[in-house]
Amino acid sequence: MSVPGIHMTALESLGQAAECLRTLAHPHRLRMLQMLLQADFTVGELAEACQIPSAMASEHLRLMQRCQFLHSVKSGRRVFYRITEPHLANFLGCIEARFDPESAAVKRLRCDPPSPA
Amino acid sequence: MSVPGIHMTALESLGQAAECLRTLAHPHRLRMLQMLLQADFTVGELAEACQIPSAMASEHLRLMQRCQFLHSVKSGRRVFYRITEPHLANFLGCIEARFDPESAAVKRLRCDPPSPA
DNA sequence: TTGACATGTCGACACCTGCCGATATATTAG
DNA sequence: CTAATATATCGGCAGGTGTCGACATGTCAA
Repeated sequence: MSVPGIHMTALESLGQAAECLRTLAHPHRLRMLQMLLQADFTVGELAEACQIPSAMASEHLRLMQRCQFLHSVKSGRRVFYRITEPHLANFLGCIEARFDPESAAVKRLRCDPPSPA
Repeated sequence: MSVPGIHMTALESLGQAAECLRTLAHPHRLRMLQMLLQADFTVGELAEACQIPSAMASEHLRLMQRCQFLHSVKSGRRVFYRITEPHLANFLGCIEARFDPESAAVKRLRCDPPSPA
């Protein structure tokens, strides 16, 4: 069951991780999180950016709230969502590094300016 | 649809990312990948570590092979699996940082030795 | 050859999830 | 007040996934 010299995270913790990953694993939810990492948005704005009806965006946001990724703030008849899970920035960074190399390159430039020629 | 000043990865790329995340989102598969990042293992070894029958482990490994995470090498009547996707180390690192803080702390020590007191 | 072992594959089942339509609630405008 | 807007929720349906049992394949030992 256990292997000498090999570190294994507890299956229970991996189960929690899997639950969060399943919640991440949807293109519309990934786009919403990517946007929310840059600013706060309403349900309608997120829905339009994903080209889906607001009702469906609301469902996705509810799922992500259940995983403690987000919380919501009412403002008049609109509801703004905001990221609460600090590790999401790292995760999205990894995802961009693999699936959006251009964006990752831009981010790298901001952190590590190229040595002058 | 697009918001000024906000970067959005193409939905198509996010769809590919979601597919890979769904493949990651299983405790047994996460454990297999965590082990395979440290050494090569056979189906039987991975199955025993996850406490599941070999047939089921084989299924999980097939899924991960379909996503180009792994490839297999036959050796006699056994089959060794090995990681091929280089970004997996970063992903697992993020997951450990969030869900296995102890392991992440150990890794940090190896990279950033504490300043001598 | 026969038997044991390691792995892979197939069919079936229960379960979960995404999506859609319809509806409910709350808030603002007129 | 009424009407329109923004969001949330519910029921149901189609599709995908995890798991299991059974079986097939290939390899080594005797």
